Amino acid sequence: MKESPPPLPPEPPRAGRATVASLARRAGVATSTVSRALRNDPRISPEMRERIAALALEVGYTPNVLARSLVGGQSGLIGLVLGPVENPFYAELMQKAVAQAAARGWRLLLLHAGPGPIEDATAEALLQYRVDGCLITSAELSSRAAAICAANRVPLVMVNRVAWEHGSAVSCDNHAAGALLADLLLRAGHRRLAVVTGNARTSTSTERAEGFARQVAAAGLPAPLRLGGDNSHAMGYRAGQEIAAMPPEARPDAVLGVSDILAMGVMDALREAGIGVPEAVSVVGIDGIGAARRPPYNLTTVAQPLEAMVERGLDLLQERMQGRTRAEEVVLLRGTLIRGRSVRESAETPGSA
Amino acid sequence: MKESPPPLPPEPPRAGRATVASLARRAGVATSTVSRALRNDPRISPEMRERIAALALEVGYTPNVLARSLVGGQSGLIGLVLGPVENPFYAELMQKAVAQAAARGWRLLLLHAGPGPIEDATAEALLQYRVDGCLITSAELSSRAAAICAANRVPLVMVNRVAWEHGSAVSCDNHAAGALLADLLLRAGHRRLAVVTGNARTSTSTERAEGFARQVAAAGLPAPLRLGGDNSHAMGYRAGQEIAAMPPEARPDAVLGVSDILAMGVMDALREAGIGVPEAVSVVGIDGIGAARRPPYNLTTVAQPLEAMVERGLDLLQERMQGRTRAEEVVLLRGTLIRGRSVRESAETPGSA
DNA sequence: CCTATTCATGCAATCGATAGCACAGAATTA
DNA sequence: TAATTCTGTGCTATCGATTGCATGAATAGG
Repeated sequence: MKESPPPLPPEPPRAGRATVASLARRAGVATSTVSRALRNDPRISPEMRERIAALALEVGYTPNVLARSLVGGQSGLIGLVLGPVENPFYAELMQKAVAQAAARGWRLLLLHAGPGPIEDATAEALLQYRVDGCLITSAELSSRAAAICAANRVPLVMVNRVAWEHGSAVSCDNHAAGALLADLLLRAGHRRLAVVTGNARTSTSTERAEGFARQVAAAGLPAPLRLGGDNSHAMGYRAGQEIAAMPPEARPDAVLGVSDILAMGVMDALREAGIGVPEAVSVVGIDGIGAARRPPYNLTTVAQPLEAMVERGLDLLQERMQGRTRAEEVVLLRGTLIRGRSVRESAETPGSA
Repeated sequence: MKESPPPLPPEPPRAGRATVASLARRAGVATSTVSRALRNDPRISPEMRERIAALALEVGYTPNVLARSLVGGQSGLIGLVLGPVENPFYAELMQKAVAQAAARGWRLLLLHAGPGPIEDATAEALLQYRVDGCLITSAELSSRAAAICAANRVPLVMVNRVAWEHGSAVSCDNHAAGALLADLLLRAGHRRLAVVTGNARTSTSTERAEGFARQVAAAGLPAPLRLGGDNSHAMGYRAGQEIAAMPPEARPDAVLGVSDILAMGVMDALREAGIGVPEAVSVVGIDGIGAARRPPYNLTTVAQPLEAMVERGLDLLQERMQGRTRAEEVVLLRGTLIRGRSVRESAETPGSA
């Protein structure tokens, strides 16, 4: 029977966190043994494994991931670049991303959140912390981070935005969503359509508007009135005011806000001007944020499959992190129509997909 | 004139990212020289410094912060624990936190976002990544992370929440905010008051309600009707419905939602029931989120000084990270009254603070 | 009873950056 | 010209964890 390590070197100076070395000293074994024991290496005897595990628990040992990543080459960090969180969509996306990343054993390094371009220092952090991959959801302005990723072979995936140059992407089928809503409105009997767009340089905005417009054109109707130019509630509100100010006979009877917050802004302005939604004007959006589903709005919209988008996004990252593939790909997921009460119910014919 | 380094060892195997070692090889100097040159050590000659800087730029060298932190003991990471982002308040807070942290050269490690308790694995990441400090804003449930921080001497600061046990905190003076609004409503001539509370276990909710109630009591009025119990729009909406269902003569004529989303929910329900806000019932909130300032709501509220709260929070962290102090402290900042149009304008007497 | 294996563990190098100390050669002073 | 002080760099250990290889003991095979 061995006694507990007899001399027990008087626990050298620094009283910081426990390390493999300090554990090894207390156990009277080599650091490599401790390391292997903690990682359940089959070569370590069960007794030793247990003894070390108990010791680790006792002193509250936690591995230093930073040190580990020096050897392993993987930091376990994913860089996250978020758009302006005034739009709840980004907040919801973030929440999903944190949860799903954690489930895969990754942590998110929050590089940027909000409008405005990414500062150089921030973009550099992406490299300094050796992130294993990068998730970009900012509507625009991501180019800088994207370029840096590409130049340094950091796997990059954009969510809710399709890249112009480098990087893979996961997005909702925006074109289809726009078309779907146009269809819905046309069936409800609407003939004078309008679309309120977001930032013209973002794929989301342009594609949605285009899908909408194409369907309207296909129906032989004049091109929808175009308003907007910025993805915010304020912009939608202004557009709504413009619409409200038009003479009733020329006024659109249905409006697509290419994002839910835009649509909400439009609704707010119209109602404030005494124009009923959906009685006088129907309003629809795209995104499916929680706020738009709430009582005063109850917006008819195409919800993005957020959970799935994040999942596929992380899948893409993972594949690229493992070097399985380098080819860039774009994944489009179909959104889900949510019928609220912001569209007039009239001549709409059910059925027929 | 010196030629470019003559032999130039044929750039050994691995073609990964540049390191001090690879730079040193190409420059034909020692790694320590490279390190010092890049950190502008005065002992390095200007020519050498320039030569190395140029080389670093050429090969796109970026220091490996993970490796540096091994030596330096500082990771430059701040753990961030966020509450449910359904409440835009948290999203706004996060946005400020990212920006301000970056300005101080710190990066945020997003540990948790959303409702629900922090998973063990998440909390452990806090230690594994050797965060220099931790910022917690989750209304409740933070206890786990807080305990871990305390046990491991990780500086911890809670923002918008006052701790029960360990950790320092920065918060708005919730009591004062509640009292201020009670005062405002009383002056406006309201006599039948109600308060819709959030989670009873959160300091924010209880303190605000208490400040409100105390002021009401001081005016010699009966205690305000209490509703709520959960900090969400849905809860506010339900409370609003309850209020709307009361017989007019017994119905409160003014309601405080202890948070803006609660107040928004109340407004939505009341208006939907045909009860005008502020004509029939006044509604006020606390937080000052952007959404509540928008047209349909235009909520009268006490805005939390978000920017300042984050700043003071980071200050507290910094002091503790530098070991300047260990004492726990609570900082209260006064909120700002924002007058919207959700309060009836009547007998309100101006002046007098 | 002696030589192959297998098993459990130790040794030492490694990842990338930093910092203390050593050491040439130049500049200064005696 | 010799002694001394700077200057600018190099050498090497260090941070914490991992891993290939070596080593000693126990076991199996002949």
